[in-house]
Amino acid sequence: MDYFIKNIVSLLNEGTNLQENDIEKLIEIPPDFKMGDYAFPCYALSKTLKKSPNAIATELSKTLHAISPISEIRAVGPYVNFFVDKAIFSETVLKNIYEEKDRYGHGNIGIGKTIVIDYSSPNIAKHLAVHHLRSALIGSAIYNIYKTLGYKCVGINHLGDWGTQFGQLIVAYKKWGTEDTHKSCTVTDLNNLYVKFHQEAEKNPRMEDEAREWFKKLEAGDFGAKELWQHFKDISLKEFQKIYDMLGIHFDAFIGESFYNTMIEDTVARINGKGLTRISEQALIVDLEHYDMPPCLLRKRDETTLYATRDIAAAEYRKKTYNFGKMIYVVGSEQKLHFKQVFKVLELMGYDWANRCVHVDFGLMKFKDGKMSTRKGKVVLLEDLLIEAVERIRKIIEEKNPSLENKEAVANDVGIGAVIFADLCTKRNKDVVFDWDEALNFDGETGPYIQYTHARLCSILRKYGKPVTTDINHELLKEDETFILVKNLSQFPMIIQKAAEFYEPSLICNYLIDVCSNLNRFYNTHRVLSEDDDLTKARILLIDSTRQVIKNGLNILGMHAPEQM
RNA sequence: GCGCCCGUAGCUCAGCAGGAUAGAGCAACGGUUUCCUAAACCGUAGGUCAGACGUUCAAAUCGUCUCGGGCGCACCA
Repeated sequence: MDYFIKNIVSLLNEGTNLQENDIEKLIEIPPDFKMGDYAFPCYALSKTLKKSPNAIATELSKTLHAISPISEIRAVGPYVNFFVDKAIFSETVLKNIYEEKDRYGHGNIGIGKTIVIDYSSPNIAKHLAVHHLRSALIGSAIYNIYKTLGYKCVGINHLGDWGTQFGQLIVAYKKWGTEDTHKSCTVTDLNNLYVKFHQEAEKNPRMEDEAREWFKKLEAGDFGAKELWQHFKDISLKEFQKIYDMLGIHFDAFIGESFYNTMIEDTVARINGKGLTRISEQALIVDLEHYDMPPCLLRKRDETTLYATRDIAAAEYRKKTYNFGKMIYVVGSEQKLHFKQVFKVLELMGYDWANRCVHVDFGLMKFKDGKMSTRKGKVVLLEDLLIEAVERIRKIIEEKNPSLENKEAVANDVGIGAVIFADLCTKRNKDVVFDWDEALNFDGETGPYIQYTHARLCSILRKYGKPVTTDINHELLKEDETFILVKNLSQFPMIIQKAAEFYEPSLICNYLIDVCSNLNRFYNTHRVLSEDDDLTKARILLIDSTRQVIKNGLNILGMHAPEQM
């Protein structure tokens, strides 16, 4: 428990007959800092004491005596408000940040625990497009958040490298692939073949049968089919990796769906063995009617397996391989039902870890006039978006800071950062309408705003040129703009924990915006570097602490924090 | 039809394990640079928190219903 809250709780414990735990739960933070730093609402007491909350607050505030680190206790309406000793508070917070440095915000609740995170997971032979962004970024941020808390994280890219579409692709490739495509085939070529297949298949349905045959050959291990499939995969992975590098996204394993082919028979046998299956309309299903869900299909009429089957096999494999404490799937909310079914089947199979599988869903990304679709070629390629973002930032740098060193690197950090921040900033839950101008807006509450604030702080520290010290007079950090910032910085570890608990990176984005606007307000009202040595030293410590918090926060989101821009 | 998600300022969103006066950014208008990066800051204007009922001392927040939008509901992933 927080040192200051602890003191308040023990004060209240003496003044009331409430248990410490109950008091702690009631403590809140007033909406306005002028009211106090912490507040104790008296509504709950008014029932037992049969007095108005206001009267209780007044009486309590008179009985309680402020002792260090609490400086004042005051009744405000139905609340007893507590003011902390600002100097002690700031000393506690700033020293802590100074000592922890890059580790400020880190925790140990995850030590010894493993968490598997499945994110990005694109389909082979298609481009990464903007609608793939969310899974990759949210997953990557959650990975960093949990790592910060001491968890061992395993990031898995569950590539869509199996399924009937590969039969389609083989057919198309054999039919329309030119000499040229065979030699220097790109994802664009593959995607065109895929689109062409669907156009032609509408006129000539026999092609679908051909595709199914090829997929069956592939499943049977046909050499020619397998070679082509591997070729498609290599091409795609190479291109994916380029984009992951641009975004700075890391995976510990690329394990596609095909990997589970050899295990799937055993998985189905195990489900059978538990007596969970039955045949329905010639397909093998797990009936989930008791649980108000449609059945989970394990095997199609033509004997081939499905997505759900492979997901169940994959879950078993991951449990065996990583022995995770928790497994997270960062996949769009349109697959909610699918995961509910898969988790239910795992539970029915008797796995006690089934309830430690979590589907972290997120809202759809679409255009103003409807859904994005690779099949119709209606997408914005991720690469194009990133290149455009960097390009626009490059122009802004030319305009505002032409003498900047490392322009290229900075343009990259800021351009890509803007895209990352924009995507992570809204709660996962909400659908996103893609709009170029919005995705590439750099004013106001954006990535560049955070990074710019950070760069300015670095600039002050550079100008100061001396080592930062915690040996300062903390009495000098008492102005409103200053102390609000100190309090804000103290919340960082708690924000990370909350972000982990709710799988919600946006909490960190919003927190950083808060820190930056508090910093900018401070920056605009107070001069850091001045003739007054003591004051300068004190403010420098605050500047350095803020810089550290912003940097740590940005890194968790997967963004760089350039020192100049 | 059934299920899940969303609805807060003109636009994009915070706030939602009930609590003190509903907050930001963009856009609009007005101001701040002999001074640490103006990619910043300050001010003005802008609200029936979709609507109704209910629970509660207290509801944007919890419950029920209605409306509007999205998604999903057997052989795609």
